[in-house]
Amino acid sequence: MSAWGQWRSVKPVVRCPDDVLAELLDGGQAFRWNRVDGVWRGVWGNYIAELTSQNDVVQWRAPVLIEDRVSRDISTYLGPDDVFADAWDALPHRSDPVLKAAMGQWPGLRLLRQPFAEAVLCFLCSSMKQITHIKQICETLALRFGAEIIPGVRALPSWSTLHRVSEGELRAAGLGYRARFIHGTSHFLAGQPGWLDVVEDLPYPEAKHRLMQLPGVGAKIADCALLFGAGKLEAFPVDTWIARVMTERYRLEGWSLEQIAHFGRAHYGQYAGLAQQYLFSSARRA
DNA sequence: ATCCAGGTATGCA
DNA sequence: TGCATACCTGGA
Repeated sequence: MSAWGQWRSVKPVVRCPDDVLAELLDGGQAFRWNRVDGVWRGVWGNYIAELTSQNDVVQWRAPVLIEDRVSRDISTYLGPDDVFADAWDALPHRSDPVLKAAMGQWPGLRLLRQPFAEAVLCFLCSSMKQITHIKQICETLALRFGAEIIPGVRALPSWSTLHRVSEGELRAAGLGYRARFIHGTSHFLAGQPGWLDVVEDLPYPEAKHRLMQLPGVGAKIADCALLFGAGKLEAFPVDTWIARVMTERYRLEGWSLEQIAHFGRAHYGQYAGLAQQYLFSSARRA
């Protein structure tokens, strides 16, 4: 690894304790963060950074080669406190003891804003997988097909690059049946330049509808990509964890996944996705 | 060893 | 519409 720049606070400020930072970076929103010598090292897009929490304030540093770029965009990725202040306030934690407990457990937890194309790719890799294995697959994809950002560190491959990779090579990267979906999606996107950029800026319902045209993208993966990669905070992904915790804590026995998703958006409101993240984290660490 | 994991697409009542 | 089943692979 080449030389690293100086540590400094993220500006505008990102405030969260060490264990919440760990949950933010390595709790299933993103898959390319790892603890290295006691700090978090991660990659998103063509950015690389290290993060640590000092007195609950997040500090960063980056390789000097790309320091300017990281400096310019890291707060967008992490989501500063002032961006989430309204959402934290607007969530119905005053009237909902379940949400209140989950929010109290993870003070400062927020939603990352990842590159949209990358979020689609990572969550296309995620079905029926545990986080550790999703991370492993992402690492392999970057190593084998990604562009080098600085010596020794590679980005995730773009969709146009993936289009040139055979389904067999994708299978060999450990993707299993997901290889066919990724190959199919790369083919779809290759025929529609700019399609993802348009979808990213659409209102949530329309964006979700369009995303679900991609092979392998159902309601859950579409919601994850929109929540973590497009800033659609009303997206409410319902996976097995959320289904389990919502069923238990809101007495929703017998409800389908789609009904639970509908309940979530109706009950939590326009920032339902943020509430989902608190519930998800509290369930995973219950 | 055997089972199951942050789902989706498909086929049948 | 609504539910069961197959699909790859590796880690517990």
